[in-house]
Amino acid sequence: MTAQGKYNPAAVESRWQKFWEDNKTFKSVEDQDREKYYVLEMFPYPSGRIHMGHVRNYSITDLVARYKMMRGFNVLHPMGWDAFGMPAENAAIQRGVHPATFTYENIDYMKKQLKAMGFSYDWERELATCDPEYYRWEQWLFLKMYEGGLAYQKKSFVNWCDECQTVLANEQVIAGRCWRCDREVVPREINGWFFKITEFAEDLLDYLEKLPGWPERVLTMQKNWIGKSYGARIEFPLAEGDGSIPVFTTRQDTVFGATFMVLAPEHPLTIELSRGTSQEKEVDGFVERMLKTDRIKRSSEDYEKEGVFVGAYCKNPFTGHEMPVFAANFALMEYGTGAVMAVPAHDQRDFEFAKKYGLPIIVVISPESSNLSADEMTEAYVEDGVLVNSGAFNGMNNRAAMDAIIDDLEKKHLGNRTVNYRLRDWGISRQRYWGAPIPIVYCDRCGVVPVPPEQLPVLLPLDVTVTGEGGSPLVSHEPFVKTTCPSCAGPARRETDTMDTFVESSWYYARYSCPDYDGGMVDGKRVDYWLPVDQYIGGIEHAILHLLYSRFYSRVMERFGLVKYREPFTRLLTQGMVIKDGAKMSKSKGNVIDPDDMIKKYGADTTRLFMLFASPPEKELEWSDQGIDGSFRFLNRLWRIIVDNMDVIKKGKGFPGDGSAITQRGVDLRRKTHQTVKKVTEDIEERFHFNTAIAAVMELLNEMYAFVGQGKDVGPADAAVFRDAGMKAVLLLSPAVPHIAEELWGVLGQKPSIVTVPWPVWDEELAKSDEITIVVQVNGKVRGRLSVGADASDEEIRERAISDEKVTGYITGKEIKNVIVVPKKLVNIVVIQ
RNA sequence: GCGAGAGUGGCGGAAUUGGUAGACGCGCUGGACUUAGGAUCCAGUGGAUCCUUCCGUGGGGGUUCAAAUCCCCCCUCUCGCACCA
Repeated sequence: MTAQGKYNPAAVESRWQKFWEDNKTFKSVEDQDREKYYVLEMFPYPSGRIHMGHVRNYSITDLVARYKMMRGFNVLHPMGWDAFGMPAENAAIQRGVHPATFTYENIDYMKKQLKAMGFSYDWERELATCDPEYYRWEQWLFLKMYEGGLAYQKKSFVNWCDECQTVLANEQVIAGRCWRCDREVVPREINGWFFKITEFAEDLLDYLEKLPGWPERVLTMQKNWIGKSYGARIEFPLAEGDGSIPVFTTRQDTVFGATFMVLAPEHPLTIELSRGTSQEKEVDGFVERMLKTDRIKRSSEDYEKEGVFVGAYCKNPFTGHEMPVFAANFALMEYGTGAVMAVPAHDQRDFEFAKKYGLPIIVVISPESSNLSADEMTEAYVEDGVLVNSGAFNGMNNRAAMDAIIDDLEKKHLGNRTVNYRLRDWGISRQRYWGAPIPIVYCDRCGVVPVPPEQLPVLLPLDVTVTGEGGSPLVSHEPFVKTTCPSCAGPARRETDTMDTFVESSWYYARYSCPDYDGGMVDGKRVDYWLPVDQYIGGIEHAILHLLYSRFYSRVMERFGLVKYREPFTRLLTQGMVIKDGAKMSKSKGNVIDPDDMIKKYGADTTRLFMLFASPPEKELEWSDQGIDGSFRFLNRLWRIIVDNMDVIKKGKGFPGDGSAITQRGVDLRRKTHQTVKKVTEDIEERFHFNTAIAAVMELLNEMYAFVGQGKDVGPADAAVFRDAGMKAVLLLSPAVPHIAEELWGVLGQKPSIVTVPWPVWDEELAKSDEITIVVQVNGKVRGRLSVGADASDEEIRERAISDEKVTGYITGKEIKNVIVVPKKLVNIVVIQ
């Protein structure tokens, strides 16, 4: 090995990257005799270049992967591409590049970047979701879901993004705006395909408690998103005719105070009830206006309550009172039944609406100690209390009344106890080109016909021109659209919607177990060995979207007997963003740090080290030019402490190390070495605190410098200690900075690859110091420090503390009330002042 | 508004179970080496100070021998949800 000179990252890194590639160091093979560990990062969209967020994510994941390899696990650590999506189409529109060309060129470039970072991927398992061999199985599962009633088509009001010219799922609307382009979302009525995620709402919620390895934050977000609430479904009969209006309420205790009915503008009854009444025109105008209003305006809380009488009445089933039916902007079609029983006395929204339109307010819950008067109220009373104006329920506490009223409802067949979820079915139709075609055919004679599985994949045609005008180019692509009906062989049209790209990312982690398998979606034997993912790492921005969809998809796959697990990700780490000057890096701010530049300037190891050291993984990481300088300096220090002290290291080699000739400074360094091994292991294993793990090795290096700084004329026993410290430092850092670690491992005379070397162990006895420092406090204030033997008894420590000269000044002449001895740590002498 | 999390030197951050607040790194100051240093090494670095003591983990109270850590109130920031009936 020729490494005597300066640390040269470029040379070191390319050498070892080639070595790993040539030796297939990271190829993973199923081995039933070995315990597996599946570690995964969220795969990237091939946008063109890797950014610092990726680098941070993958540096963390790679550390875990390499650490687990050294711990003897059979590690699966794959990489692939979330390759369908809009940016490819935008590139086609703006630059005339075909989405496929754009995508595959980006994959090539980004793959080079990832290789230059030295990540330990098994590249033989690489997959791209735009590959027909991948999406054919997604289409196959779609057919199973269709057959099993988990995929269905319906006409409904959906979230439409004009910018992206497509429908969005609820999860993809962030504060009323498109998750991708930030355009305000508008309602639009469209016929589209849905996945029945609501069928699993209860199970998805239940299992959140069985995911102890997930961050609390993500669990809470998912729980809120699913939004389970307990209440009642109540039928309000129409005043005229036979029909009724069902509502969902969580406040059935207030039902006697329901004085009017509110429908969502999109509710079918809104238009229906107004037909033939004098309100017809006004209702039409109102509904039309509401449907044009974007979601932000409609859903903002300070937006004024507004509505229109639809010209009909229903009856309160408990009081028999007639209730006028209104359509109003604040009623949401997508929650409950789209109809609200309005109780103005006890709901703030209903109150405001009633005041505006002069509707009656009836108090039905009274505070324990005072009386409410409907005329004098300035806001709704939403607290607990006692029922009044509520017939047989008068005098009952309202919490108790909730159950009693449901019982009564059920007895009278007016309604029933029910739970409602906020979660909606997942709309997966996208009116876009660059996605997986939905395998459905429309036949004039047979209607909706699924493509037979043996005809899969339905290939996305590549001979199209994407112009960005007139919707998806598939619609006008005759050879694609025109087909024959699989059922009657007559003329038929293909579905031109493609699937939401979140469908691909909902199962890619399972496909990594067997990316080459052509006998089905997953190879049972291999998927059973590798799955579930033991540790998943990615950004918090997917807390709901991708992570909820994946949990749904694993349930679907489980139901069809494809996999045996229910939860796909046992442990989840959500790493924080990389920011600069307190803000997210973005092209428009011009504050983007390019990983390529960092590799060129410092090398991959320095870049990785900084990502791991600057902040604990789940927190934001503030980019610092000086910080990365510091990481580079540290690796140079690591380099030099080995390379510049080869004389000492050689002297220590082969020394049996019976400890007889070891000096005090040798003992100290040996202790520090063992303490460092312990600290680093525990920080990685138990806490994922890589920053403190690296800090511990920095401390060890500082001691090593101090050791040789006292002169290199050391005996063989001390030299052996120094050599051991160097080897341990290299091993401990190797998951973080693998290239320099491999190189120095060679310098130390060892054989590659360092990932095959067992993780170092520490000796608890050697890690213990024989002298410990005891802090002496008087009345809680530090007044002195004692150095005592590690095995000193509490009594001995107590005596020495009381007689310590620094302490006596504070206690002489005062009555000692109490002496607290915390073993091996501290003595607190309590005196009366 | 509801829910979750956070607030520690000039900066990033440590303090794992209530027990030495500020590990480690950056920056800064001084020194050594040097033609030179933006290299390297060494030392110092929370604040105040009558120089041996006081103050100090967003603010105020409390529990405790002992609180960054536990409890109560308040302030600020970040994130999520946001007319969810």
